[in-house]
Amino acid sequence: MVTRVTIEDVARRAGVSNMTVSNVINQRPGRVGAETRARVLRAIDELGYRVNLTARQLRSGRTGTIGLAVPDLLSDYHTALAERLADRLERNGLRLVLERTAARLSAELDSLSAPRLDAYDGFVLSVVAGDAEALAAVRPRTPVVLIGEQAVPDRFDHVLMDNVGGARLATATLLRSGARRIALLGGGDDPEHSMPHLRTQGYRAAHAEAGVEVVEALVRASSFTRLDGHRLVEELVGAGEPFDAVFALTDSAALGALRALADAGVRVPEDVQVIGFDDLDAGRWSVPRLSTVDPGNAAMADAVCELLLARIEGGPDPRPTRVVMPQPRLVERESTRLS
Amino acid sequence: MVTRVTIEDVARRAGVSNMTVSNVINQRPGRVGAETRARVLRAIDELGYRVNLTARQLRSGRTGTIGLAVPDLLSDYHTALAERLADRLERNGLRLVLERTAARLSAELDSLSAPRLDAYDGFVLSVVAGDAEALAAVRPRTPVVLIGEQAVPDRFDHVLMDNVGGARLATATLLRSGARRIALLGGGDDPEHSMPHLRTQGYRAAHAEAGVEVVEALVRASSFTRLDGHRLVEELVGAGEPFDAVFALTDSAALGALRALADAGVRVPEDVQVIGFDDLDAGRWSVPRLSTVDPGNAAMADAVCELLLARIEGGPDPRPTRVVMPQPRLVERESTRLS
DNA sequence: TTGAAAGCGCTAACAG
DNA sequence: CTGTTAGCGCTTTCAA
Repeated sequence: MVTRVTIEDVARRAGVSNMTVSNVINQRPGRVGAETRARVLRAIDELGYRVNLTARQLRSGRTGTIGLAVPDLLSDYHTALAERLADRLERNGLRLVLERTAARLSAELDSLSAPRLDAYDGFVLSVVAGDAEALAAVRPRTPVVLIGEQAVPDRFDHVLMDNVGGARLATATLLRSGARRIALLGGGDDPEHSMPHLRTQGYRAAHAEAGVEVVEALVRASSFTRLDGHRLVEELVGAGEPFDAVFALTDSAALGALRALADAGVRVPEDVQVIGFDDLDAGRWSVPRLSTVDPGNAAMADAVCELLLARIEGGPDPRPTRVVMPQPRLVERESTRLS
Repeated sequence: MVTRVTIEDVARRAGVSNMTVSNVINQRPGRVGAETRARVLRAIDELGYRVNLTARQLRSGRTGTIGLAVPDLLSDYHTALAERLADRLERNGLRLVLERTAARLSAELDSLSAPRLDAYDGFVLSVVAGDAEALAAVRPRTPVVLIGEQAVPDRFDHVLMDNVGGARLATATLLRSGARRIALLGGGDDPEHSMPHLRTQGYRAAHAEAGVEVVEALVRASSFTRLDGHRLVEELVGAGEPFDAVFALTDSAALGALRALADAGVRVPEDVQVIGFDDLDAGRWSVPRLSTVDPGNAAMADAVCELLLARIEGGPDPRPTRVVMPQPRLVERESTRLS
């Protein structure tokens, strides 16, 4: 173990006190003479001194870093979110670090309740498996913003997708283009406020509004990876259940569906239209290019950043929690013939 | 600001000393009687006490977390690496957190020299823009493992891809299948030890060994995103320069190339074969499925984890640095007709 | 403009 | 099995 160079070493070498060194390091205005500063700087350089952030934090409580917990580092949606957030935070002098919760509720709770939250000035939790009740019990010291595909406890600032609205938009447009048997990939009877539940609700609402009956055999529960989308379509084709469109609950699933349709020799969009949800970058490069719903990704990142900063800067007065839900938007590409 | 509950508060409440509370918290064996432990546990619960990791770290020097710096959170390759690493580290009781360097050398250096390195027990830096010289000057206190597409200073443990070997493998197989005009996407005269330089070298070596002349007009420099791959193929097609195969320096670029070929009405692999490099998951779902080179992703993650643990556990004796370079492997899928 | 003292919350080392 | 003492490296507060 290399022994540490401390402020004290620097102070001794420069012939000043600890405090003066600290003042130089922190560039506190008008507290140190030019001469002294130069001497301290030289000593720092000669000794190769570097601040100990741990010690500083213990004393000052600030770290300058924001944590973002995502369920899964492989999820394109979440890494895109992370990248957007990192950009915005950087502009505000904050650093983002990413950790994963492995999509288990216990892990999500852990990230909120765990002492390691204290290592951050602010924390963003992307809620997936989250049970609202359980989260509501947590009382973190650090400002937390929840970002979710699903409803989330009121006790936290949160940024939501309009899952119902987005799904209705996608489904309604499909129906308007003439589709009558729309397979729903990933839908099912999930917990009340979960993302799949909400998007399924939008799917049904659009059918109701259009006076079209939902074909229940086409509503398929599953997870939302490419693999799942692929498997579901394979099953559907195998079952001989006819369908003229696919609404996948995520772009990842839609991408898998596209692949399965190609395997089955089904033409997209001529025989079957496909639409996803999330507006992943990958959808711009698939064959065919994927139509999708943009839940308002940019606006969501903006909102998270803003809410976080408000809490961090904001004094101790407990301002009310805020909720933001951007408007979803249809992104028409090649996998549909909507217009 | 909520006031903190400290060990001292717990101790007072339980009628014991600080040290006893600490012993309970850390589950130190045989240091606390069952009765006392119960009392302490109750006090902890009643007070809602939580350890202050910052204080613990200041004292003990350990954090239990490993940092991984990647150039870009959107890079599928790097997030896949992160996920693999997180799995392995978790099995060893360590937590991984991700940060990005934005692929600027200065940022990479910063992550190595910056005081914040001290917040980690170990650090993994994915070197991309890295200048070997500059990195060599850095002397971090924390154990560091470099992982790279390219050569890297000897002063650090590092895990490398066999870029030359992998590229030669891909190219040679293409040549063997009859291809004679192989476009190289992303190749060019890059800095000596950079990834594109090395892979281009492999491409040329394979040609030399097969006695086939490289068509220089087909060697195209660029970055490695889907966008780049798409643009390059578009240009090639536009220029009317015929080619019967594409070797993209990364899978991302290959995916973009696939898309551009589809746009141009070129059949893959009938008219043009396509092969990538990296073995991204996305390549398993593209249309057609992407053939690629697996640089040994799993072995690389294993190695990083092992090197890191050895340094962390390992005493202060300065053992020599180690280098690991797994063997690349061809992954044949639908975008080629190799066999 | 500079310095001295105190202490953030925890644990290592030792004593009882 | 339990307690005491000291101090990790820094910054806050107050005094000079």
